[in-house]
Order: sequence, then structure tokens, then C-alpha cells
Amino acid sequence: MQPSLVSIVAKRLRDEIEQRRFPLGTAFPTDAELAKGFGVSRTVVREAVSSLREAGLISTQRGRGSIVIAYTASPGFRISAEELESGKRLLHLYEFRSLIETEAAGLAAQRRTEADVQRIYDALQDGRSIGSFDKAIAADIDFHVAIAEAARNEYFQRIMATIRTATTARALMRFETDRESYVELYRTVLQKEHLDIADAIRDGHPSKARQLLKKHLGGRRYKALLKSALEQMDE
Amino acid sequence: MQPSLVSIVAKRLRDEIEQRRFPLGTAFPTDAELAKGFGVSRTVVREAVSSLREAGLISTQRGRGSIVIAYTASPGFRISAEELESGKRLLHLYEFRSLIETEAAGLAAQRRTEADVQRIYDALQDGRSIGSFDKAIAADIDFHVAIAEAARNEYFQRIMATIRTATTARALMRFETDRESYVELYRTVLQKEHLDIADAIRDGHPSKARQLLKKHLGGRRYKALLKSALEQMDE
DNA sequence: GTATGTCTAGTTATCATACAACATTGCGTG
DNA sequence: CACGCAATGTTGTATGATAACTAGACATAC
Repeated sequence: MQPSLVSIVAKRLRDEIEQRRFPLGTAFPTDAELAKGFGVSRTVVREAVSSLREAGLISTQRGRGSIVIAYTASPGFRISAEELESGKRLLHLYEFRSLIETEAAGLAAQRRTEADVQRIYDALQDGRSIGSFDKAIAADIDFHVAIAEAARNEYFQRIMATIRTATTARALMRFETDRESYVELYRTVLQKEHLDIADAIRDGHPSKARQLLKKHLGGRRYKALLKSALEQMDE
Repeated sequence: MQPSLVSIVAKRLRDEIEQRRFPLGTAFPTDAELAKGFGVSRTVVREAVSSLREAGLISTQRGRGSIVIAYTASPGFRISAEELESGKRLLHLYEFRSLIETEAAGLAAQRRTEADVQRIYDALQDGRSIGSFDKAIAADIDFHVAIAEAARNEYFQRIMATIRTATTARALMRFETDRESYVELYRTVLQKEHLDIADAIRDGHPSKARQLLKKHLGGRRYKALLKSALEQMDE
């Protein structure tokens, strides 16, 4: 079974765009030109162009034509749990995460509503009855989600969700044999730190919230990760 | 200017797929059914389906039909140029971007090598001979890429690339009728700011690099965006 | 009863033509 | 010189037709 003309044309165009045959922002060939150049019908061209548009490579306006707006499809920002097996990468991610979550806490302290505050304390309340590993993980997630929402900037929310997904997956993989210690850590250390952060957000103290969140991520857990990463030295 | 029927149909279908109206692996409606259901021609349906295919949501075979192969486009953090048509979102992204790039400049000032510095100045050198819009865009990209590399944390690099791809695409769409003013802005303002930032990084002054980068993103361009976003007030 | 071949109906893929809606450019007029 | 209008160009959509493939039903042969 042969590849369709649409997929052939789309791939050819994608390659040409990637090779910068059409400088960013300049006119992309018209439907008619492409149909003539590839020796296909306008239908095939339009379907191929539709997929290029979806890939974010071109932008089209009726009556004006298309322009190239990117040379390659947006890779996006993803973090796989596998890549975090590298100690160096984990350190880099924590450095990055620390910056994001610290600022999010500051914004949350500035922008929180009463409902936001309630939600943050609800997550803490849930955390008090932690009896199992998955409950501890879920409570930790809820707490950080609540802060992200209170920050009122969807890009913080989205990047924090992406980081959290990856770090949660890694924690699930890593603590398979030692969940009790995480639960204990959660009970004895993390909850207290969460409470302090929640108070600072409730009271509207951005600087203090930032400081406490940074300390939270730079505290005991970070030190343990650093130690673990140095032991690995696998990159 | 109204959205095209193709984009309306594609969005509707994307939503339905995300809401699992069609279980994974089962038959997706035929061209004819969709055309009848949406009250549009088969041409529109085929173009919409072409974009769903590109997004990785469906797979199609001649003679058999389509099946749903994923409920959502792959996860992770992405920014489409379209979403940045919303002034509120753009402000949020600039707030987010400012934090990231400011910190990256600081890290670059701490961690840069001589090769990094050379690369940053090379980007500036390229910027001196700017004669066209696409060259200005490319030089701006090169400058920020060089800083991201000097920061030596791949998560900063990756998120900055993601942001840059989206903001570049948006700039290309937005400046279609006023490219000269961007080139002029680049020549008269942005290059100077780039040079100051490069000097601070070369000299190893993280605080100063942060301050200058923040000012760079908070300066004239940001003010123009803020004004433009308020004018829109579309969300 | 089972295997193979043929036919029919259905589905996607492509082509061609036509018209609508928008954008740009050029020309004529005041 | 500025403005308005017509002509031209481009995308968006609809319609009809044919080609290429798939699946299932039915008939035939072993």
C-alpha cells in the first residue's frame, strides 16, 4: 500500500521548511503554485497544508496566503521519568523546579483568594491523615496544585503540572522499596513545611512564601537527592 | 475575521476525542457521516481530519476508514501561537518568560565558558548587519539561544526554546504589516540591550545580568505588548 | 464441509470545476 | 495628493466524478 500523495507532499514541504527554503515570515507558495509544482490537485495541497498548519509550521489567512512561522514543529517541553534516572539531570530539574515553585508561591501570596487559601488548607488537612504512600503522594500533589492555582498564571500551572508528573513518576519508581520512609518524612518534615508556606500565602507575604518554598525544596529532600546523585555519578 | 469551518470542525472533533466519545481503537466516523453531521462539505471534513492526523489523534487507511489512536495530543508543555492571540495569556507568558530568562542570564553569568561568550558575541555581531525582518528575528533567537546554552541547565534551554518558538511564531503573524518598525526597534533598542547583557555575562556578574535581562523584557517591548493586550481585552 | 474466486457495497484518495469571501494593487477622478 | 472603485489574486468551501482499496456475501469447485 503506497503512501498517500497528501503525506508525500506534506513531508516534502516539511523538509523544505526545515531546510529554510522559505525564510521565517516570508510568503509560502500559494495553493495553485504548490499544486502545479507537485503536479497534484489543489485538494491534495490543501490537505497537506492543513497538516502543516496543525504542526505549527505555517499560518494562513484568507485572501493573503500563508507564511512560515517556524522551521520545525514545536518540540514542546516534556520530561520523561527515565531521563530523571540521571543524577545530573535530576539536579538540573530541581534547580529549575525550585525557581518556578518559589516564584509561584510568591505570586500565590499576592493573588490568592479566600477559596484558594481554603483549598491549600484542605490539602494540608488531607495530609494529616496520611496512612499510606499513595495518599502522601496525592496530598503533596494537591498542595502544590493549590499553590499553582492561586498563582493565577496558567503557564506556571502548566509547567508545574509537567514537572510534577515526571517527578511523581520518578518517586513512584524510586520508592518502590522504601515507601515507609517517605510516609514518615512526609509526616515529620514536609507537612510542617507545607503549613508554614500555607500560612505565608494566607497572610499575603510573597517574600516569606518564596523563602519558605525555596527552603522547602532545598532542605532535607534536596540534600538527600544531592547525595544520591553524587553516588550515581552516571553522567 | 471568522475562524474557518476547517478549524471549527477540527476543534470540535478534537474535543470529542478528548472526551472519549470514540473509544481508542474503534471506528471514527466516515468522511460522509462527518460531512452530514456537521453540515459541511466533504472537503472541509477531509482538511480537518488531516490536521487531526498530524496531531497524532487518528490513523486513516484507504478503504477502511479511520480509528482513534490517542485521546490527547502528546502530553507535556506546549504553547501554540494561536493561544497567544489572547492578551491575557500573552501577559501571563511574559511574566513566566521574564522569570525564566532572567534566571538563565544569571546562571549564564556564573557558568559561561569562553566559547559561550564568543557565541553570545557572535550573535550580536550578526545582529549588526540586520537588513531584514527575518534576519532580525534570527539574530534575536541566536542571542537568546546562546544565553540558554551558557546557563548549562537543559531544562532552562528546553523551556526557553518552547517559549521562543511560540513567541516567534506570534511575532511573525503580528508584524506582517509593520516589519520595518521591528527592524528599527531591533537596531535602535534591542541590540544595545543585548550588548549590555552580553557584557554582564562575560564579566561574570549574575545579579547585573539578571537585572539587565529583566529590564530588557520589561522595557519598551513589554510596554507595547501590555498596551496592545489591554486594547484587545478579549479574555 | 472447506477453500477459493468473484462481485457488490462501502470508504478513502484524488481530480476538476465553480463560486464565495477576503486582500492587494492599479487606475481614474475630484 | 487622497479617495473610491474595479480588477486581480488568494484562500475557503461546495459539488460531482472517478480511482484505488477493503470487507463481506455469494457462488463454485474440490
